[in-house]
Amino acid sequence: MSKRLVSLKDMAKELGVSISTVSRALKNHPDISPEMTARIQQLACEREYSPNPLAMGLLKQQTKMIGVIVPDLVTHFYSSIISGIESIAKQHGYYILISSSNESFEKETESVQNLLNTRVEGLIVCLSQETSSFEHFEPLLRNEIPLVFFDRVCMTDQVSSVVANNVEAARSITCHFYENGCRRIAYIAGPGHLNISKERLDGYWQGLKDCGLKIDPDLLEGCNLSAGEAIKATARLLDSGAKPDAIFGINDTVAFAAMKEIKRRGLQIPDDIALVGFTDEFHATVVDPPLTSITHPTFEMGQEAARLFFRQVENPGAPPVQAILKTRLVIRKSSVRKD
Amino acid sequence: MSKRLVSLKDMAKELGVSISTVSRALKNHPDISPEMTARIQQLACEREYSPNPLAMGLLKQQTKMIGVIVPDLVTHFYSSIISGIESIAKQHGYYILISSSNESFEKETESVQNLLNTRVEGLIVCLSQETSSFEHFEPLLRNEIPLVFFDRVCMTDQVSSVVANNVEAARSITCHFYENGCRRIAYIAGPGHLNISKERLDGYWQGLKDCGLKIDPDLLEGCNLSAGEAIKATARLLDSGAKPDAIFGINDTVAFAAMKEIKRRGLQIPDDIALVGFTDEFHATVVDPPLTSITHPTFEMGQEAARLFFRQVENPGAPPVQAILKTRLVIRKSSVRKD
DNA sequence: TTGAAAGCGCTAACAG
DNA sequence: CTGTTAGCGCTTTCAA
Repeated sequence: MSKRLVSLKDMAKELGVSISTVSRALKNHPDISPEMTARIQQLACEREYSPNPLAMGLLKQQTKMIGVIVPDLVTHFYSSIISGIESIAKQHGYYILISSSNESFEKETESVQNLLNTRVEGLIVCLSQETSSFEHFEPLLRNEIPLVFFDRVCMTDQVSSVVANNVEAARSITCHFYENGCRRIAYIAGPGHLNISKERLDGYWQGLKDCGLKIDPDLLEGCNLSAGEAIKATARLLDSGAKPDAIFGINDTVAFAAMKEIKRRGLQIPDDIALVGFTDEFHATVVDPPLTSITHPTFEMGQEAARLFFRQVENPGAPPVQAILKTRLVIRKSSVRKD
Repeated sequence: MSKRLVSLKDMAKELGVSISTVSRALKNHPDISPEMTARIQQLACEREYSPNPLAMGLLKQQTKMIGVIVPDLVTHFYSSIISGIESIAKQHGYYILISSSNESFEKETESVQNLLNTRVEGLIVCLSQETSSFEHFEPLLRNEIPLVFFDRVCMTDQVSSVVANNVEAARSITCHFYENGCRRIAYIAGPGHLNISKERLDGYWQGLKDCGLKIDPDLLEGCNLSAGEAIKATARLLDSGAKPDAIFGINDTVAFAAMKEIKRRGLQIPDDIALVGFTDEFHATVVDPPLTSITHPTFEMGQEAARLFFRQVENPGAPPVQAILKTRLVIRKSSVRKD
């Protein structure tokens, strides 16, 4: 194990003064004589003293740590959000402890427990796709432990959250398809209990209505947000008699999986099937054809979540709020037909 | 702020016994009578007691935290490695504290400082691309604080590390190009001080030699690993008189940037320019044409780094080792010419 | 079988 | 101006 770093006690002994004198001198307390202060600060500098956060945490009952739970760590969407959270956390002198639920309810529950046991000061969470009951967050509410949800949220009447303007975004996608000549617009949704799934479905329906199109249940498919399932959902759409000429995928994974399956069948994007995703900037430009999509402001989503978190830290009684972030429909080749 | 969780003291008072009795009962210490033990454990369960890691940490001088520094958080490569680290850390009951250097030497130095100040028990690090001096790691060496490097490494005679078999991998790429009829094989390298850059350059040269090709300095370009610079490097290659018919990009970012630039110019991949990257599984299949590449076992790289870390924790005096992970050349369309 | 006390590193109220 | 003391939550001798 590593050698112990220098402590106040060590320095006090070395200088033949008391611990509290050293402590005060390091904070430039006016009570301490300038000479004493100088001597102590000099020594601290030489010895590379840095206060022990464990001791401070124990004393002040705060760890300066935020627990962050995400469905996975390996997609750009979440890592970018985490970056956003971190940037704000750092400004406040906080660290983040990241935990991945791997889209599993059980692991999410475990993570909540573990992080609380670690004495993080609160949690910033995106629900796993399996999560449809929320008792594991009750202890946080009961004890007024700061909690913020982002993207996939719940209990918004009690907990602050950050989401995209899902309804409007999905509506605009549908209309965009229509304007490009598509009439049989399909939607591949996610688990029905997730807000993102419900809201985007709502927007999809509104869009159909706005464009004077009928709702055709055959054009609605669901999947569990894994690439494999998304491919199957796409296959079902293409195999059924539904004959879609456009597909809107609920998120990154689904959109890319759909693209793969469409291409595998030798169908042309956008001419046979137009495709739009719901994703963030990075991926969409790499694929071919470049993917039209709703781009999430992911970094900002993370920042906003962190800001709401600190709002609660600083203002414990504050009522929950929901921040709705504007998204942007970025039109690329996957949805634009030549004529 | 959140209400305090229950402490041993609280429970001791409630039961009218001493703190040490409670402490012992919870550990099933044989000294405590079975009835007492049962009563105490029952109460602990009801009150959802969990030991305060700050107190434990202070007492035992260990935080059960590992600091991890990566060049960025938003690429699949690093997030996947982090997942690997986390999986092993979890098994040991450790948490990881992640810090991103954003490829900046200054931020890396800062992160080392900050993490040490947080009293992590050690560091697992991938150097930023700017890092060419290493004094900021000296304090770790001096104090025998566990340290492991991965991918971009340094001081391998003093510090354990995990790397890919860069030389052999790069050699095999070059030969693969040759077998596909390419004769003017270019390499876009990274900063010369990075081991990954040097080793892959070595392998590239070895491959040229093995195939009986001459080294042509015009076919060697460098960049700083950012997408923008990589595009410029590609442009220089294509604009110069070098006339490459194959490009090997040192990593993900570079390979994708090269692909973009090649396509932008209306050149065909692989027929005009064959392309191979050095990346991990995920991205390569999404792009078009699918990218031939050396796939890193990223998750395993993280796991191995963590294992080496715990080797040091458990065995402080152990000499440094280097784990060299096998990579795999996965051949896809971007490098295979029809005839 | 249980309790008292010291100590991990630090702050702050209280003395001197 | 500086020192003493108590206490944050816990483990671990040492006493009883």
